[in-house]
Amino acid sequence: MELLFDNIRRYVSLTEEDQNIISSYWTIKQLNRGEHLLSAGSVCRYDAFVLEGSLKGYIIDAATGKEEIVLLAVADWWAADLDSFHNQHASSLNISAITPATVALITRAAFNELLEKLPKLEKYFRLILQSHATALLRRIYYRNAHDARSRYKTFLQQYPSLQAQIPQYLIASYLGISAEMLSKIRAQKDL
Amino acid sequence: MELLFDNIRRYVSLTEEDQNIISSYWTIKQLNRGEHLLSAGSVCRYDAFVLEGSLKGYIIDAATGKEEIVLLAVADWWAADLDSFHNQHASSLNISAITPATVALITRAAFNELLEKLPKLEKYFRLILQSHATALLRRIYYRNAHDARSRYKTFLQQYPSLQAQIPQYLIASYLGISAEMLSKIRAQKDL
DNA sequence: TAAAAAAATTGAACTGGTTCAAGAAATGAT
DNA sequence: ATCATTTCTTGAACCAGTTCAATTTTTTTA
Repeated sequence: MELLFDNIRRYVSLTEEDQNIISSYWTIKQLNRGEHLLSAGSVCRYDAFVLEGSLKGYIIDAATGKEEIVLLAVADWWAADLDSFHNQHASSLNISAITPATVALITRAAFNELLEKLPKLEKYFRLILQSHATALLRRIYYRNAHDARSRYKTFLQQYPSLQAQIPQYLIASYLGISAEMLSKIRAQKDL
Repeated sequence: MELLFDNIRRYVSLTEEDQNIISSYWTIKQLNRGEHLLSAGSVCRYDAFVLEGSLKGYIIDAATGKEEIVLLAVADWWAADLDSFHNQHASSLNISAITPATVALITRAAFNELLEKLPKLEKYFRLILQSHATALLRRIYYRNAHDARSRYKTFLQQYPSLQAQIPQYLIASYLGISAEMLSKIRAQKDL
C-alpha cells in the first residue's frame, strides 16, 4: 500500500490518520497469470491500483475474434474501465494479468464513501485523470501522425521499463502495429 | 453562460449564489474565423468552454509541415491543452477557431481560486475528465481496430451534429484518414 | 456579384504495413 | 529435466490507404 500512498502524496498531502482511513477502503488481491479482473459483458466492480506485475486491457473484435490491446498497466498504474465502474453498466473491456500480479482494489460504493470522508482525494483523482487524459491524447497524436517505427521508438523512450515486463506482441497491439511488423522493426540495426 | 451552468448541473447542483461566483471568474470572448486561442510554443493561458462556433486543436508536424487534428470542439465542449494549462509549460498544441466562435475563458489562477471557493467543482471537473478519458480511449480503440470507412460511420453516429459544422478534411485528419480517402468513402453509395 | 480562397472530388501510381504460413526460440508447467 | 505452450522471427503475396496532380464545387470576402 505504500506505493499507493506515495502516488497520492505526489498530488496532495496525507496525514497518518488519512492513510489509515484510505487503507481501510482497499482490498489487496493476488492475480494468477491470465486471471481476469474484468470480463467484457459484466460491470467493472473495482478500480485497481497495480502494486506488482503487469495487466492488459483489451477488446475482442466481434468479427475477427482478435484481441486489441487498449491499455497496459504495471506497478504504480491504475487499471479499470472507468465508465463502467462509475456508471455501473456493462463493460466491453477485458482486464487480465499478463504476469502474476498484486493489485489494490476498491469498489464503487467504497470509492464514493472514501471521497465523502476525505474530500481532498477529489483533487487527487482529478489530477491523475488529467495526466491520464493528456497521455491518451498524445497516444492518439502519435498513432495518427507517425509511422510504426517511430511510434515504437517513442514508446521505448517514454516507458523504458515496460519492454522487459510486457510481451512484444502485446506492445505491438497497443501501438496499433502487427506483431510481425514489430519484429521486423526490431530487426533493423539502426533503431 | 447558461450553457456552462447547465453543463455543470449535469454533475453537481448549483445555487443562484454559486452561479454568481462562477460567472465572476470567467471572461467571454469572440473569436474570428482562424483566430488562435493557443499557439504551439506558448503556455496555455485559458481553459475554454465553447459557447458558439467550432474550434480545432492541431499539431504541426516538424518534418512535413502538415497539420494533424487532435481535437475538435463545438458548443458545450471544452478546449485546452490541460497539461500546459495546469503545469504552465510550453504547449505543442495550436487551438484556433474554425468558424467565428464565442468562448468562455478562465485563467489558471482564477481556476484554482474558484475551486478553493467552491470545492464541489472538484467533483464536476473530476467527472468530466473521466468521461473525457473514456472518450479518448474509445478513439484509440477505433483507430487501432477498425478501417477508415467504419471509423467514419461510427463518428457520424456518435457526433451527428459535427458533420455540418466541421469541414470534411478536418474530420478526416481527426479520424486519421487522408482527405482524399474520406471523399472516396463518402462517394460509396452504401455508407 | 465577381474575384479569390478554401474545400471537395477523382484517377493513377505507389507503399507501409497486413496477412498467411511455417519454423525457431523462449518460457512455463509438471 | 522434459514436454507443451507461448512468443518471436522470416519471407512472400497482397491490399487498404497515401501521395501526387489536376479539376470542380463551394464558400468567403471585398
